[in-house]
Amino acid sequence: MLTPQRQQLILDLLHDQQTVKLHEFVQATNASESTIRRDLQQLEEKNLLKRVHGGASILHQKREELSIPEKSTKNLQQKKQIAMLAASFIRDGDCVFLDAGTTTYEMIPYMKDKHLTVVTNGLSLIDALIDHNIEAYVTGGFVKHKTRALIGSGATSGLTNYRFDKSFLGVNGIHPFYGYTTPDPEEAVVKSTALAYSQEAFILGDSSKLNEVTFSKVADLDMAQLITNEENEDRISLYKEKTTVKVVSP
Amino acid sequence: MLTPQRQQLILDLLHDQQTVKLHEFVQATNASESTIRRDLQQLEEKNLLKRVHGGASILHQKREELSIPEKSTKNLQQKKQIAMLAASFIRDGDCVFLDAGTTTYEMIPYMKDKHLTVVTNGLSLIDALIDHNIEAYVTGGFVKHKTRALIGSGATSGLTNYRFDKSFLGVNGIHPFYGYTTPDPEEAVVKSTALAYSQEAFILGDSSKLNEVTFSKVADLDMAQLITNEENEDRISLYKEKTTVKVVSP
DNA sequence: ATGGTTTTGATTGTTTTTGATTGATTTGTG
DNA sequence: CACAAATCAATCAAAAACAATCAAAACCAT
Repeated sequence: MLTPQRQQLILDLLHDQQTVKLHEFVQATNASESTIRRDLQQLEEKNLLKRVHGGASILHQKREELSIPEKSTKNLQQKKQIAMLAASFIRDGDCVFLDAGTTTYEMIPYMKDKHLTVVTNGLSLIDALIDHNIEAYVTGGFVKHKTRALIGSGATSGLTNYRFDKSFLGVNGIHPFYGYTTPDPEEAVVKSTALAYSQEAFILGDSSKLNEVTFSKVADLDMAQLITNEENEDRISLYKEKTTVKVVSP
Repeated sequence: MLTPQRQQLILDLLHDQQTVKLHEFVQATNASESTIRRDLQQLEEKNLLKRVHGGASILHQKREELSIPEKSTKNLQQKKQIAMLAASFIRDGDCVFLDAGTTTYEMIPYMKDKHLTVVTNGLSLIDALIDHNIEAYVTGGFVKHKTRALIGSGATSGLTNYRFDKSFLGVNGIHPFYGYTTPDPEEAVVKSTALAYSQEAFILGDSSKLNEVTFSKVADLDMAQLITNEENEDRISLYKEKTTVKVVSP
């Protein structure tokens, strides 16, 4: 395994798990302890991670993660499955809006080589988009510290410069009667604006978001298709009555 | 197999796999190790790939370049001095535009505790702004891969949402007759727009930029004050005739 | 064909990377 | 606080990969 590949694997692992033990790196890469140590040393010099006793941890670029209590690997795995399914709807040449959020972030690796134009209000997504050689546009707006999402009038007015074939949004609440909701009203406005400018809209929400309601309404159920990992037919039948529901293959 | 064909195959393989071992190239092309090495050498010179020990990888390690501005320390020291002087003109409560660039980046540490509102088109500046607890707004626009600056119509139209007390811009060329210039026309438009929306504008340019001219005009000399580290009176007297010049204390 | 040029592949000695080993440092636990 | 276990940095030799060199093969124009 070549050095860049190994180091990328290290960074990927770190991104998934926040902190990773040295031994886990060894196992994942089939390299020796010494080699991993040397890699970590180099990557730390490049400011791409932070070494800690026993392994390494991500640099605290993603404040989002800090505020949210430790996500389990299982949860991430769910997100990735949803992300992969979501990305499969994207066609070559599409103009796409990607909402700020971890699930939309996970879509990016599945989007390369599609010659897309992507607009986003998630600053955390930009590096990944650039790395995957995807043309990226930013909405503009106020930088919300906690999540590095762009919100406010600057974001909505920035959105009006564009029209989307598809938009992919994350929300915190999905409910049969109250529709899609999210806690921050400013974010809700951005999401619903993006939705309004899209031919097709997709809401990405793992099963924990179902039947939840939060403060600000984004849209009614039927305004967007729902992509989820909930397999329990009883829990999604109500949604299927009102909108198209895509479920990750189990 | 002809050389161009072989080299194309190398590039194709690389594009598919991100990183490829030398031996894999040998196998795929039926050429000798030496030949492949020579090919890789040539392709690297043409900036089409990056050689690594054991093979080659595509060049997309943009992030490392960006995260660490690996300028010479002396150069950095100059920038910091200019940045400090520039920041000293900022008053509590100001609304400020910060251009993308390394010098403006260096201003940020000197800006905290001033209760400012900052608008920027430099994605690299945002983390630093957040870290220093400064309210940050982003213009929006197209993400220029190399510098992570936001440019294009999205950036200029985003700018029109705001009015600035002061704006701080970097340029590549400063000339007594041709004024302020920068290589990328798209960037020049953003800069001059920001300038137009500011009560006061400051151009930050170390001595290496003086008497230089690049492709796209940003503004005439008298449209902004000049902040530089050039101490040689002969070299700056011409500028002083046309605009206000601030020189870092030696 | 023939002389000259370019490309190729093998060989050389040199450099880089790697993994094991060492003793030092840190961490957790009683 | 002290001890044991784990982790660390530093060092070294082996292995892999490297650049440089050179002769043979392929190519080219005459």
